[in-house]
Amino acid sequence: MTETQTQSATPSTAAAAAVEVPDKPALEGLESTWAARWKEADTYRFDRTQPRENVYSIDTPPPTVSGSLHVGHVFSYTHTDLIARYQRMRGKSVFYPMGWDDNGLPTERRVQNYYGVRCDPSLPFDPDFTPPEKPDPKKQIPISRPNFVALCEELVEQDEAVFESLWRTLGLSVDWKEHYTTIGKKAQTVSQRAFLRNFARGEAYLQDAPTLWDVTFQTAVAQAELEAREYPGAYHRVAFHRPDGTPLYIETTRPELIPAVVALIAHPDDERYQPLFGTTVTSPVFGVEIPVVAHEAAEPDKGAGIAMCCTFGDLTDVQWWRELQLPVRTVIGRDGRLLRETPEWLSAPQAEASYADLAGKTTFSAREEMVAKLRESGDLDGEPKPTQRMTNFFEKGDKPLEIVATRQWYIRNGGRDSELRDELVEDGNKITWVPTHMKHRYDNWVGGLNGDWLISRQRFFGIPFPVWYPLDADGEPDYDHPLLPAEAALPVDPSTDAPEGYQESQRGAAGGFIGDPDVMDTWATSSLTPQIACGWESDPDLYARTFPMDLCTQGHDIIRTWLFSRVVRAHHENGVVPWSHAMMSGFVMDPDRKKMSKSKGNVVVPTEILDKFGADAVRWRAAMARPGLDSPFDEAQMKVGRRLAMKVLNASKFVLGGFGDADTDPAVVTEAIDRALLASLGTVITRATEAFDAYDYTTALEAIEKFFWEFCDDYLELVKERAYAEDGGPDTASARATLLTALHVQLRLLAPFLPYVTEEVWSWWHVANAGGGSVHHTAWPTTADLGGVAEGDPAMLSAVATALGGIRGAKSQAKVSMKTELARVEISGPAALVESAQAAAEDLRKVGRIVGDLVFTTDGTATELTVTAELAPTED
RNA sequence: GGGCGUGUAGCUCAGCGGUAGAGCGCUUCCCUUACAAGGAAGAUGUCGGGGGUUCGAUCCCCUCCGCGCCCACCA
Repeated sequence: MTETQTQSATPSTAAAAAVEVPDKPALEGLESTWAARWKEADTYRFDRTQPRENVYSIDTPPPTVSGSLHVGHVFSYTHTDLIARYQRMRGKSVFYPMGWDDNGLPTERRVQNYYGVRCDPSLPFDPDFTPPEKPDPKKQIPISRPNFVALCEELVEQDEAVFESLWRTLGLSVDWKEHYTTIGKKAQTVSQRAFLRNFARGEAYLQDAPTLWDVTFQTAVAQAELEAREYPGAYHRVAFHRPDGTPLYIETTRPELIPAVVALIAHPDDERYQPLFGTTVTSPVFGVEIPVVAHEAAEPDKGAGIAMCCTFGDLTDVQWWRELQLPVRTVIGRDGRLLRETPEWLSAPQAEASYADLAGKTTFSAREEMVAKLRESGDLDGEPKPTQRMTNFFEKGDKPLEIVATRQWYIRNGGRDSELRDELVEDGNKITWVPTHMKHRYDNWVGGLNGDWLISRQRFFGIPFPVWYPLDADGEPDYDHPLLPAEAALPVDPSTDAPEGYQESQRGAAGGFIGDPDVMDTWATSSLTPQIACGWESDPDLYARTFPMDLCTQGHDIIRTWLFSRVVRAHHENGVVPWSHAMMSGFVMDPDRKKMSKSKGNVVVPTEILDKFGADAVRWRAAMARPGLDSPFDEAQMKVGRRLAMKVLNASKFVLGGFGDADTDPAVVTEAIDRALLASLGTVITRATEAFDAYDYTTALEAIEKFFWEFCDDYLELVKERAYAEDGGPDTASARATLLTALHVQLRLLAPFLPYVTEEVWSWWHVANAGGGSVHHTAWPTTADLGGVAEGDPAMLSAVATALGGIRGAKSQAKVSMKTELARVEISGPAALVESAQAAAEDLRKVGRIVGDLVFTTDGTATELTVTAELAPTED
């Protein structure tokens, strides 16, 4: 606990202030009022004078600003904020920055659509360019990369303002001064610096190898960005020809790749094909000589049991190509079309003629053409058999990925190195996962990696690789000896900056240099959010106070990307795990249990529900979703939260409006039932604190809320008359002190969940020192706040509640008003319960309007209280 | 096919060895000066199926079934 963070919060000092309670408290307007005050007062400022042990440091996912936020985001970010607010009240200086992910493909796409432009890196910069007023989406204007990037930066700034406004309305207790963007200078410098260090240590490397390639975006993609989808295809049974002319049938779903066949492959133990190993066959239509070879990855029961290996149809082809040292025969270009020039291995007249009909076609058209040729040559056996198969797609793409050999940058992530993989699994063990089973996802992913992490993208709006390549006398780049900047020179853009020792005029000239044209994938930057946010190498003082961080929060869908990649980078760079805790949020599903997504049109717009129910209500609903569990969206649930928020205002108005300035010295709490109430509250404090410490905000809320409703429905009703008594003696003072103390504690317990209404009420109470005292800077309650009264008997409360319920029940059964007077009430049951109820006899008499006898009888055989009530005779 | 999670009142979910709980919804009643965007009272369940362990199982074990997610699956 640090005194700088939390003001003293004993009930007696609090109650000394003057109180001003509005006549009609309302939820409307609280967000705008308090969000503005919090901004003005810098309420959620990170106090960077605190030492590391007093700091709680949070890594939040930088939202993609070019996308739109949905209710799932609202829930997930609320979960983070609950923890942030709790830790702040526990006395921590909370480091809670917000980042914007404005880097990368989503922004490019949004800029293209928004301004009606496209990036053409071959064009020169046009300083006078202004985007068209009415963009024509069908005719995108080609502009230079610097112009394009400028538009990205412009649009991103607008989007970020909208996002910040939403987060402020939701009440996220972010310190907005600590914000960063993934395309900003800070992120550029960190990304490039980390890359240079990875390269220097051999963790980053350049390799020319088969790569998963999206033909639409014309960029390489990483394993983590794959999504397997059902895709229609057909098995084609196709004849290759043995030297003696007899056919050898294979089955393929991609006949258009027959020109790229480099081998036929069967399992070494497959007796059907054993005689053929070491021989060759010729391909249909093209007549290219193809070796038949054995490999264990061939599956005898798949297709014909013998596969055609092309460069490259799938990842198995890559494996075969690599392990059997087969040649590369590329026919599919980066645009997804068959190469326009006839490949040299198809130079025989027959082959060349056949290929000419395929050249330049998309894979789809080439397939049709190829099938026609196979039919014609008689090499297609039977009809193609339609099938649904799973195919890899880029998660943002809509065409199946191709595999193309290209030069790309990789970072080692254990995909090709079991020692590193084991270390990264071990890193996962050092993190406390909430919920714990989410670690299986991590282990599963790390264990299933099949290659290193491909970080380069052939795109424009991203952080460039800080790399140039020298050109030899023939103007050919020397990729083995890249030119690198000094760290002090970062950030650099190799497309406009020249490497040290060169002049810009030498760009592209023999003996000169070229810049690496690629940019880093957005995950290569967001994998460094802890380093970016904490000021790695730029603000050592901040870094020492905040890194490694305490918590990362995110959706479980990005464990394999964001979470894992940050573990990788921190492992390489810092030798630690980047945070001690990882808390996963579930998804908000639509009522049909489908994940909400824009394409399904079932997205609920956050601003609408915030307007309709209020931020506190939405936050309450979010808090009811436990970590890692999906929950369906249901407006009815928002109403419940709204009712709670309203109740807080009204109950507070009653307590504070009636006797907000009463003495709260614990010594005046003399009545047994009052002591019981505070004792019960003590157990709630303990329960909620334990739950919060375990990141179980839902259980904390449930305990607090349950108590609050009982406080309102039972206790408050019960002691109302005693508290209001004008000639009040010690029993009245006892009730008033209890009400105020309990309210004071409950407002603080509720503050992380309902920051607006609790702050509003706090302002009534502390109106005398308004401007200084936010409930969000008070200390989280402890049982010490109950002034030693906690030795009361919480069980008494439930006995009295049962008695009260019995009295109400009798009136309800009789269908009369609660004001109706009772002539006689008898409460009977086991001695202990009767005794407990009897302790509140006077309160029961008043609240029940018992004008006659109130009798307590012990019934040794009973296990619970029974209440019998007789109505007073009515006058008419 | 592998992994993880999950199946409890009409709905959303707690409970996890001693034969069931909350909120919503529903029914009935009540304008009671904190609250009618309220309050009170009430009804509602072979705790997915089948085995087993136990004096006793919603809770532990086995098995089957349903649902969800992640991964793998292109011949």
